[in-house]
Amino acid sequence: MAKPPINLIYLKYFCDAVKHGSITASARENYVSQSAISQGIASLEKALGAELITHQTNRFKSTPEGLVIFEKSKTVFNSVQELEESLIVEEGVISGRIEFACMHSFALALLPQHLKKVQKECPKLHVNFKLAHTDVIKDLIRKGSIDFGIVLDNEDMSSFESFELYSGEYKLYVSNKIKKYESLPYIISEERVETNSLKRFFKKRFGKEMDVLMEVSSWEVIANLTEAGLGIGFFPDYVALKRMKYLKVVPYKFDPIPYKIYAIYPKSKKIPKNQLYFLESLKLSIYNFNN
DNA sequence: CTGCGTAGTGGCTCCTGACC
DNA sequence: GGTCAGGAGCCACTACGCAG
Repeated sequence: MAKPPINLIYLKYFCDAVKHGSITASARENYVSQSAISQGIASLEKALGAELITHQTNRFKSTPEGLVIFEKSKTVFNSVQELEESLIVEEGVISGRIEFACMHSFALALLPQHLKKVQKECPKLHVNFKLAHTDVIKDLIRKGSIDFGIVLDNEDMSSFESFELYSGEYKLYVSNKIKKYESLPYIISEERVETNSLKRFFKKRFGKEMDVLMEVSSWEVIANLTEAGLGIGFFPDYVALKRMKYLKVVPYKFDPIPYKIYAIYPKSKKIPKNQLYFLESLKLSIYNFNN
């Protein structure tokens, strides 16, 4: 009976299992079930005609042959990476295709000027992006539908590798045209950690509950309503960056409510040069925009 | 050549059992 | 309780044969 061909995905399953000393850990890293890893390794053993692990219950151990394959496969994966990058960086020109997803507010506030810059600097780089909430973005990364996601640090990101793009604070803003804002109602997002902090501060400082005009689930919309003079808006400062001609910060002193924006991508993945260029350049764009 | 039905195959999850 | 092996079943994809 003919041997099945060597499947690179299975080779990765096996190498991750050796790296972590566990099939379960490899399953976690590759977002598949433990059984899929077990079957993958079995298929790889069939293809190679050798036992790669000892198959002892509850004890992952690679055989000497398995260790040889593990060491040799490092060269294979390096070659694959080089292969990918040869299409991405051709004679110093950044090219290729990038697929990512980000928050709606981020796309509106910070992407346009950055994409304009990237288009000018790297005309051969094709960028596609989707708009989604954090949980959907995490799902898209797991499924491999996107290369990376851009999210706020208000959820657990420990299962992803992250690249910090920006750190800022939630602040209170009001329209520039309004002189006396003290009696204005507040426009905030729905119940979250940061809105609760703000409510606690307000009660401590003014001895009463906040007068909330409305709770809106989009920071961009809150910023627009604030700009229109409907009330005092509470949102992250990156949303205000391009609006500072029309908005001013309300100078109430309260404990800073910080946040960070991260690009997140799969733990197992080394980020390719074109994506790294895109993210470093994006970080610089935000920094320049802010200063 | 094209469209459709069928069978085979690969890869996955779910589940169970065995073991430490 | 955590881990690994393996069977059952499901789904997607592909190859193949056949009719129009």
